[in-house]
Amino acid sequence: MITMQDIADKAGVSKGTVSYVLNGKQEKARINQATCARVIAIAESLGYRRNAIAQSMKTGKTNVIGIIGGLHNDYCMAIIKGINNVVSKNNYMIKLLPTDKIEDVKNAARQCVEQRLAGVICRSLSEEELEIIRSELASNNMPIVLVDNSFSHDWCSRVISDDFEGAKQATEYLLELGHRKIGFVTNDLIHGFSKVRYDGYIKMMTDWKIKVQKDDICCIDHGNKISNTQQNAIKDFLTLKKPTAVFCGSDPIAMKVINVAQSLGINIPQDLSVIGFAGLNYTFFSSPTLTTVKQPFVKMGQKVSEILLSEIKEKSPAKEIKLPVELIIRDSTTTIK
Amino acid sequence: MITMQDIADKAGVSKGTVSYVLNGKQEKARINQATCARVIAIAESLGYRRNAIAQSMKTGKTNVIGIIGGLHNDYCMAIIKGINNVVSKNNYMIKLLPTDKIEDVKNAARQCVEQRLAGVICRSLSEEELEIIRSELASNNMPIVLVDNSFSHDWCSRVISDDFEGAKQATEYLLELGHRKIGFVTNDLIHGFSKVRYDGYIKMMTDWKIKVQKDDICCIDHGNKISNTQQNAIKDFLTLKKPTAVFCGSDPIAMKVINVAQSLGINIPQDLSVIGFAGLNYTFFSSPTLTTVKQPFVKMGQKVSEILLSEIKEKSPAKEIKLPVELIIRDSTTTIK
DNA sequence: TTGAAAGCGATACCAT
DNA sequence: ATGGTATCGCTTTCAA
Repeated sequence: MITMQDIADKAGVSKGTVSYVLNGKQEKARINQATCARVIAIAESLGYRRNAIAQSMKTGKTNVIGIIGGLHNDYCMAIIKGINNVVSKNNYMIKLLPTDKIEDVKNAARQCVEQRLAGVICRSLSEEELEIIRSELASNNMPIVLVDNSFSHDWCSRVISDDFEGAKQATEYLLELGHRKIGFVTNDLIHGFSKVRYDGYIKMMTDWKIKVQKDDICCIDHGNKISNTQQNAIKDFLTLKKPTAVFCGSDPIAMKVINVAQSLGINIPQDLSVIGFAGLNYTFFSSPTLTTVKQPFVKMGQKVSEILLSEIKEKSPAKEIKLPVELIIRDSTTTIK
Repeated sequence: MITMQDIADKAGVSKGTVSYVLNGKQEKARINQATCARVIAIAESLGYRRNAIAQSMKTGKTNVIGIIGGLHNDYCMAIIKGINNVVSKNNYMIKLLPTDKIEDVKNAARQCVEQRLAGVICRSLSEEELEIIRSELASNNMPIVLVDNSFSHDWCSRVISDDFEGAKQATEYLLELGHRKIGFVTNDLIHGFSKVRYDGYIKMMTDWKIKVQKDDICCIDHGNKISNTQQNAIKDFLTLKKPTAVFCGSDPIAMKVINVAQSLGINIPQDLSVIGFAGLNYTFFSSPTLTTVKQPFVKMGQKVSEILLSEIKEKSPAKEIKLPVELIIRDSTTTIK
């Protein structure tokens, strides 16, 4: 493999000179034009490729960003895409540190330090997982930012979508369509974003002076793998409560509701309007196409990496960014008949 | 940041000794137990983290695998997950080199070399893109493997799913259900995997002595962004040809067919059976749930990384691996009435 | 305008 | 059983 020394030898200059030229610092070192051109030409002809490792070793920096988080969710690709948009423009690269178990997180944290990453983006981690990262990286003051994490912290910036607003919009849209018996289907009423969406729903219902009873809410136990239980929960909810509309805590849940409803002979949207949350690709070509609250995953990835890059340059106080969501109206909702 | 020298100083030994101990080579260097324990304890108490960059610099190797390819497809996450399963167990890491334009590919190829990656996995690249990678990496004899690439090459291994067999199975299943007017809907009859799936369909139809007319095939122009055109193409196809079943070249296409059919008042599966291809997550909770040919994306990722890791150890002749697919029977297909 | 050389942190060989 | 040291490829300061 060709080194700068090889080029230097062939060009009859020192490797220091080669370094300056190849890093575009001829000005600073005032290397003359001819030498410059010769070095570049030789590097080219030799097929020289900089050894990024040696460079990092010397400078003590890498241009690599770590992304820590699970690979389950359908939307994580979109976030990563957003991250890549920004970091690749700034000549940074992405190292994936996928995590499933808590062990993976510990390992990932250690890897970040060993690899001397420039910074780390944590995606949808639990409090416990995040604490592992923090304690490992803090001592090496490696910047950390959060995206799509449901908890905020004062020691690091976070980018999320404005789910509360989105839930309000979705609920209001149903109300404007004339619906009053509006159910909420979720898999978790207590934690994270599900809770925020629930809160938005409650807020809007309350604003419109609609009483929400306990049985207007259908909480399907997502942890439970026996999906029949979920189906039955939805079935009972639809048949007993007979809502004219349901706002769902996520797109997959909305799809399930539609599925169960149709099997019950309930027509969507004539008999039942359904709204999802996330705006995943497939909601566009499901049957019927799904009205949903679209989260700006790509933008979230972009924004969070912009923040990270700026923190790599210089430490700054933690920011909290809520990106707006958008209600996408499609065929799963209509006015009450 | 703590270095081996720091540990050595504190332990009153040389950094060479520390290196041996921390790399578990005490045996080889015959370091005595006490020294060993002391060094480890000090490293621990100082919170030492190996500098992987320096290590790579010295050894000339990295334990990083590059993944080159677009981030569009819904299934690429699954492939990456499979890759990670295997490489993380072997203490390798993943660097993502997402590519959109041809420029990205050139850049990615260069990055692979500059970063001295241990090897590269190319995902669903075009011939042109792959050639760029090859020409850049060949001179540095960096191993390359292909996954989900529609072209095979004698200079590198490739892992794909057995789409021909899958298409045959899907078609045969429809035939066994009693269907004879079986259409094929695709977005490309000429290239890549779409062509293979088409071939499988034709093969099975021919085996069963069913004549396939030109108008049994509906090719929706995927390149065309005006999705109305696609919808209309499907609509015309369904109304004019009146198939009792359609086998689709992909899951999204199948979803669209179902959508158009339902808007035409055609009931799925009573009036029309539909089969997709890929087995994406959402086909499980669409309405109706979709019968589809499931490709083993995770396994493909695992297999391809196993091959890559073995090639990193020692160069071996190119292999071609076709992983079996599985027909998943769900609610979008039924016997002909 | 350029060369020489120190040094980044770890590895591994050669002495002792 | 351990210390000393050359080395990996590059960056950057200091001299010339």
